[in-house]
Amino acid sequence: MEFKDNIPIYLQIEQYLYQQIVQGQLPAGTKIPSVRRLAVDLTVNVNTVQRALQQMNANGILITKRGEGNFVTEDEALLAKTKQHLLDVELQHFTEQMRQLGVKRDHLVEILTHYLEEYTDDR
Amino acid sequence: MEFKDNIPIYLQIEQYLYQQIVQGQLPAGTKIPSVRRLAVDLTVNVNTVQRALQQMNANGILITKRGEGNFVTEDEALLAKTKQHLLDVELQHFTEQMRQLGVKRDHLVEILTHYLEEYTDDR
DNA sequence: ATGAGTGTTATAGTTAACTAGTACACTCGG
DNA sequence: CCGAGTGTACTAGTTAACTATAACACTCAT
Repeated sequence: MEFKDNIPIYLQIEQYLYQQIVQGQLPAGTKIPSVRRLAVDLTVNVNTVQRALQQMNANGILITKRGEGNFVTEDEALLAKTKQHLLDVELQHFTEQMRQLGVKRDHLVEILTHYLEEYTDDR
Repeated sequence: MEFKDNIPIYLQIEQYLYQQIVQGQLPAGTKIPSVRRLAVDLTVNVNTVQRALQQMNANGILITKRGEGNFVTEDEALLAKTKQHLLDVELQHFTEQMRQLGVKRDHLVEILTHYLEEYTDDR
């Protein structure tokens, strides 16, 4: 995994895990890879992984069982709420950025549609 | 001006200036505030302002006249291209993030529309 | 020429992010 | 019980971002 510069790695790891979870690659109740495993896979230090997990743990999205590992919560309501929150954050960020670039709300959908048409390709 | 944590100040300043320019608050050819003025206004060090300007200068969007100040380029084509680029960056980032959250392209417009309706308020 | 206003550069110090390495504590299957 | 696998914690060191401060160089109006 390559990381963008200018944004802390531990936040990118956190985001990566959130994505894995809301997308279902890491379903509710599953054990996520160990911190050492993640550290190797992400070519990152154990401490950095740990830091990424702390926030998620505090949020209740991850349950830590000492000596066993970290598990995705089985609280489906929390998972749904989390996903919605992640979507809202992106939507809020996007609309705010576009506003600051001088795009009126009325034009937002139009611009997005146009963009999507223009880049019909992969991604 | 308040800065977000977790993202370098000089980048936020750069972004701020880009926005001022593409929105027309800083029209083509105008002199932007001096580095010392900006440093005070943004409650930031001169060096940090300097760093923010360097990239914009390299991009040709700002013209530096030693002893006089920094001026917005008069190259309208470059300005237009820059604005389009900023929009594209946001659009690309948004669609990519939504994709990673499991949102299909077909649903993107729908979700955005729904979001805009839900938050009819200010901002 | 001088002074005010400008960009430029350099030094030194602080802090947050990250790494490397080590050690400790817990759980579970054998 | 023991060893492998796990999370946790601590120390030490590096680097990038940022600050504070100062000095230098240029331009222009007076």
